[in-house]
Amino acid sequence: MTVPPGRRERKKAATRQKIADTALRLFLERGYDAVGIRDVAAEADVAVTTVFSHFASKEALVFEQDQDFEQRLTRAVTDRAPQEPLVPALRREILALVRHCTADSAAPIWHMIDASPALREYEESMRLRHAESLAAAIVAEPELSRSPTACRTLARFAVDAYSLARDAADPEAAVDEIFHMIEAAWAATSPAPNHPNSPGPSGS
Amino acid sequence: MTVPPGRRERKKAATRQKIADTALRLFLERGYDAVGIRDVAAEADVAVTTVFSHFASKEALVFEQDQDFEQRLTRAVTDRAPQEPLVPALRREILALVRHCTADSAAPIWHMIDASPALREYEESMRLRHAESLAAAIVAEPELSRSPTACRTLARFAVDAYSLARDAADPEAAVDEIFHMIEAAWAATSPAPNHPNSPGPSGS
DNA sequence: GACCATAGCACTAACGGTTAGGGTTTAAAA
DNA sequence: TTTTAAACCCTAACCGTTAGTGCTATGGTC
Repeated sequence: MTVPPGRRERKKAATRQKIADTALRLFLERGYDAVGIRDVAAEADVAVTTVFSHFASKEALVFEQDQDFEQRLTRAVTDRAPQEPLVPALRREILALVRHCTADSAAPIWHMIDASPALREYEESMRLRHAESLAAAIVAEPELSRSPTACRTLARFAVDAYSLARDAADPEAAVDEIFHMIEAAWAATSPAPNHPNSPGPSGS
Repeated sequence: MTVPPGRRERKKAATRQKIADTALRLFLERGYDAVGIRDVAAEADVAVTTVFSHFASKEALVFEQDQDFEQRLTRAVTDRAPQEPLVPALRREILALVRHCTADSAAPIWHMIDASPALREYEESMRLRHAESLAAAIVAEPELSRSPTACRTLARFAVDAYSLARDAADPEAAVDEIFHMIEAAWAATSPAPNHPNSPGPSGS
């Protein structure tokens, strides 16, 4: 990881990128359902099996930056300034993600996703995975001392906020409104009794 | 619907039931992934196309009572006692659903679902549909006068409570804990300004 | 009772995503 | 150099799902 990447890894990354680019281009040109995996493979000049060695499924070709999303969420929790309350940090990150996804440049892709049940379902499933990662990050925060259930609930609510806001008429206002509810929900949780070193709701 | 069902409809219902029973039996005997649609069709003595004329997908064979769930949720909202606050009514219904799904008799089925990614994904997708139905029911409640975003958020949170509680170590305690958070979130929403006949948060 | 429209079901064949099996090249390690 | 194994290719298939077509029996109509 620390050495300059060898030719092999560069070639592999190039192949992966070529497949992803080709797939997205074809999908946007002809429509997701009208393009088969065999078309993508032929156009990218690779074998079908190579496509599936880089991407777990046809849907995964569309959500290439999956890991980015997940890392941004967990880092918003783990890398926030010391003593910064948890929920506002989450709110900031979710707002940035919503802005990113509702930008004009992303419109064609999201239009395509909305048009395909398979892609919508895949994205839902992705969100749940992200919520679980986020929940793990929140549970691991030492100074919060909330119950695991409360932490998992917060994670789920935060990811819901992203999803609900994206579908709302005014996404940014929706983020405000939903996080107002989440703040109240989190404030209603009480610190677990086995961490008596937190005199108040310091983590809110 | 009010007349005694004719022979035709009885036969159709019988075929459907036979397919569902056969499928569930085979799935539990050999495992969901080890049983193909062609196996189910052969064992139920029908054609493959007949299976798909009764059920939209292989996964749908497992979640036969889909509509029950959806109706119970929306009715918990629409059929609650007059003046009864919304959130406790939801809490009661979710608790009942969680009890129903965590009962010992349902254990084998849920074990099978947990073992199959396809089934888990299908159930997630089903939950979102239910959340949308529930949201529609809540938005339609006349005396609430909350913003559509707040209503949709409440619906999503309630369905999350079901999902999170089912996975928790103590499901019933989790329902309590999560609905405590939901109560606070809902209380933090303010009635919409265009319904001045609600002096306080009467719908909480 | 004869007649027709249609719902329900069967059969074949195929489509499209996905995977197994087995072989070839080539970067990298020994 | 020699060896190893990762990346890739090809073929053939599996499986869920659907289209096309046609048969049969049921329910309503004259």
